[in-house]
Amino acid sequence: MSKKPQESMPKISDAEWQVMQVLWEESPLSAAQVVERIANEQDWSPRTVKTMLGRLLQKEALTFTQEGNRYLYRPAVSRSACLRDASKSFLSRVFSGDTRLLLAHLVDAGKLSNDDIQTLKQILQDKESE
Amino acid sequence: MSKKPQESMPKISDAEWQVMQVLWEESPLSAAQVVERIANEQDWSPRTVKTMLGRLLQKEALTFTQEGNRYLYRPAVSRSACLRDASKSFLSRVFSGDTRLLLAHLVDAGKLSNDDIQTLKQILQDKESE
DNA sequence: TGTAGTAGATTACATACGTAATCAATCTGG
DNA sequence: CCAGATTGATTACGTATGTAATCTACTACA
Repeated sequence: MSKKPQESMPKISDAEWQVMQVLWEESPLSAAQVVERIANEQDWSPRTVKTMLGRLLQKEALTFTQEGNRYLYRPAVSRSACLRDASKSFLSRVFSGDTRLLLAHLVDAGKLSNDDIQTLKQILQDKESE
Repeated sequence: MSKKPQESMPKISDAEWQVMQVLWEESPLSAAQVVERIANEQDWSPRTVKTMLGRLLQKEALTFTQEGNRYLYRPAVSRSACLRDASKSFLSRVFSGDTRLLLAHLVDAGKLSNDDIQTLKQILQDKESE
């Protein structure tokens, strides 16, 4: 039940996140399928998506299994680990690692709807009675 | 009392954030003073800090007033605007813009101490009775 | 069976970034 | 008054990134 070391998270760039999101959502997928899914969100050339896939393989953020002449891609790093990692570096970069500062900012900047606030209170309630 | 358009936030890189943080903390400062403050946190060559200052001027994230042969630097963009901007792009990049997802993650990933949770509940309480 | 389309691999290329070093002008201590 | 220190400006340079195009091998239809 211990957290896997996960060696060292590969650094995933902005554009690459898009691709990872797709594959965390559903995998394995062929390149063509990823291109298709991406098309809903971004206006990238299929070439560009291929490049991303290639780079993510290099970074070992993805793995593949060959199926005929094409690859089926799937995440090699968990979404939650990446979220953790990204949140941590964002927090330390922008909010000097102060989580409360971030939360205060979110609330303050009106990022939270009333619904969000209710949800959050619920989350906290649950958390409190861990 | 309307929020200034702030044209378009300059994109501030990781390393540049360090410099901005210093100047938001205290300004105006000479390059030497910034170097000094930075030294507490990072182990950068003074040259590197100068480069950052130069780039931030170009990006118009900083302004300066000349004082003798040196510049006194000061932020040209507000910290809160940059926080807003950075939070927004982080949220959309990593959490698909879903604030609640981020919050759930923060709480869940144990980023919040009990104190944090108390503080947060307080913040929410206050917010609720706006 | 040959030719066009497709897949992955390799190459391209401008800009950003991290990390400085060098240069020209200026200030300052002796 | 001059030499060294200091300042901002310019240049450097390898890697990352966004955004593709080209090359090569293979597959699938006519």
